[in-house]
Amino acid sequence: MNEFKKTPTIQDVARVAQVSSATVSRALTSPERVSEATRERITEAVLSTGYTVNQVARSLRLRAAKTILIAIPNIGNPFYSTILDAVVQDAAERGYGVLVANRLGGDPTLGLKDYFYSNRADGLLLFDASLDLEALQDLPLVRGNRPLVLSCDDIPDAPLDMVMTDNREAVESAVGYLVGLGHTKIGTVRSRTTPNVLSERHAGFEQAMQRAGLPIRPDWVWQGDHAIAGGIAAAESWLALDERPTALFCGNDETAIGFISRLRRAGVDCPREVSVIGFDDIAVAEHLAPALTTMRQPRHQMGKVATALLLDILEGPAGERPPARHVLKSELIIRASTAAPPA
Amino acid sequence: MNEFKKTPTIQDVARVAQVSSATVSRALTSPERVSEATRERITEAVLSTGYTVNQVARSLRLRAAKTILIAIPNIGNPFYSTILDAVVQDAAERGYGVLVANRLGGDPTLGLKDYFYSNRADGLLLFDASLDLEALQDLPLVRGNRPLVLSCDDIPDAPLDMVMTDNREAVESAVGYLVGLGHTKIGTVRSRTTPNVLSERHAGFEQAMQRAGLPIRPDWVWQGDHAIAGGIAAAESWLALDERPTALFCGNDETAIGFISRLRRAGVDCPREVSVIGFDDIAVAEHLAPALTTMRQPRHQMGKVATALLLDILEGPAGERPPARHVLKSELIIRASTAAPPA
DNA sequence: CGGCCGCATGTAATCGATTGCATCGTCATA
DNA sequence: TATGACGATGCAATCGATTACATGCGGCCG
Repeated sequence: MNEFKKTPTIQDVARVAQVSSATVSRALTSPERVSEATRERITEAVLSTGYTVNQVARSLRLRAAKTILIAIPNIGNPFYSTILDAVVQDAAERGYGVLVANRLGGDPTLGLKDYFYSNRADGLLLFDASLDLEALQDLPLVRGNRPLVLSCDDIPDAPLDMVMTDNREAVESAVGYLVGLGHTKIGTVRSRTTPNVLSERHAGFEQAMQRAGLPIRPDWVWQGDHAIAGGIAAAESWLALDERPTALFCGNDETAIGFISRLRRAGVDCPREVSVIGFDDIAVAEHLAPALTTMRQPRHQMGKVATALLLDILEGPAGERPPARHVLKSELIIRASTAAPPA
Repeated sequence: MNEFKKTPTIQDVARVAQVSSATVSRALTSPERVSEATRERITEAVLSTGYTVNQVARSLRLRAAKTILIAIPNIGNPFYSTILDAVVQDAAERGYGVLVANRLGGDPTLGLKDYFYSNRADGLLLFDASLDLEALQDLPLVRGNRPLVLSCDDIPDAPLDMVMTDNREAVESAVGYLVGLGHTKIGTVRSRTTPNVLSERHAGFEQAMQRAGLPIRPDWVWQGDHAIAGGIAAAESWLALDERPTALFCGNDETAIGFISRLRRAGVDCPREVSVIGFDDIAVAEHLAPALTTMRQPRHQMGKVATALLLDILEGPAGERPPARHVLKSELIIRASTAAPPA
């Protein structure tokens, strides 16, 4: 272990200011409890020593780390990094640091990781719906009764605090839009789900199709990976079909980008030959050719609302409390990647 | 402050296993120092109590937070989020948590923020070249002699540990490629810099132009913002010119995307009327229309190398050490957004 | 058989900040 | 002048884990 010039402690400040450390502590946290003269001496001593509070010692004493943990399936995805952006910003404003856990879902060493993160954070912001929620209940972080706010995916009957978007309605409205354009042959690249998370998005798709009296053809349903690769794979499968859907609903924008790109390379034009609709409205969606029709997710707002909720719980009164459930509205953004089906 | 079911401590485990807390601690950190029988009793007690180590208390005692801080200018940008991805992954593997600080650069409350972050992290990974380095020297984090690894931008003579890419050569090679295509009228959308960071990228551009015997026209140099908006603004300015450059070097891919998109909307074709080259090779670059020619930055590797360097310093022997300087190679990725100039 | 060694374990100090309680001095009031 | 109140400050315990040092025990060797 390296040896550093040791940082000044509150004792050092106390010595310089010729008071006890208790007085220094009070001067820093509740100045009105200290006489003006002493306060000035202490301020001066703080500056001359270059003292900064040791957060670790403070956390130990106060039993609050002033840190939250955010679990994200994939930071590299702009969808999540925008959320993270908002979370870090708002948490910092309220004096909290943000620890990032990436790709916890599906990690067989989850137990270890959890051991690793436990007791470092006061609460958990869970954006990773690929985490197995039953396993989650067993984790020290959760069993330690630390507040947990779940986001990004809905678990209908779980008594948890949640912030999400109106996934089901969003998908229904996206598919409804395709139907309205005249499409009857509609496929989808769905997002991955875990056994215990019945995706609202799947349900929304099925519901919209049913309502329109359209069949769901298994060979028109692809499994995506929330990344460009999944869209490419779906496109290759699409190209190999005898009878092809004329419109495709994609689980996120990356998938749509991969799909459209691969078709273009094969000489198939979007939207003339196939309409594609994405989900999220990432920054580049508007600037693609064709510009991507998509369901905008209020990502920034999700981050803000989830952070505010978690910190309010952390700083609020103890005791039972009905779980909060915020539902944010998605918005259909119509651009150039969708059109009427070919004649 | 909320009141939670308190997590079991090492004392609780000791009581259940009928040993002292010292023995429990030893059993957990150096099992060979404890007899087999006791070790088993302790393991059992750990499981039955659901004990997990309190990292805060541990950090206080060991004077190591097992946490690093990463300062990033903009998490929302895929360039940085990919780096963050790698950093979080590798740090976790070596037992370190990652705290994220976003947009510290240009923040007038930097001092406060620093006060806030000081003593929570063992070291700093600085990817934010927009931070004022002189001010940085005054920060407790740095003065406390915590290791600092600078990345993403070069400060030629600073005695700091650095990980960067061959920025100057990369830009030279990008511009050289445009020259090779026959372009003589070349403009640029440069990235922002701070007064004390002489951007190697600027230098590379100037050098390449000089070498080719081409003038740098001030009205062909735009200031970007590392985002799509900057590219759009540059495009609007470009459209208004009487004499236009036929090729443009952009400081990053987002800028190029905004530029190309805005021109397309104005009916100007890339690359037929103007060639555009980006920088970074973000994931979508390949899937745009036209696919973007760009200088690929080894982002993932940058994150890995910087993390490894910082952690090696943290865990290595104390004492003076010549600063490390890693330079990673960029790679020109030729795609469809560049072509010979119009006749 | 005595002394010494080494293993297993316990005791208590330590890391740095916070805070309940004790103390001291000052001032106002009876 | 005595007494009580109050403001300012110090003392010392506390948070939970680690570890140097002390202790006790069994076994081995001379």
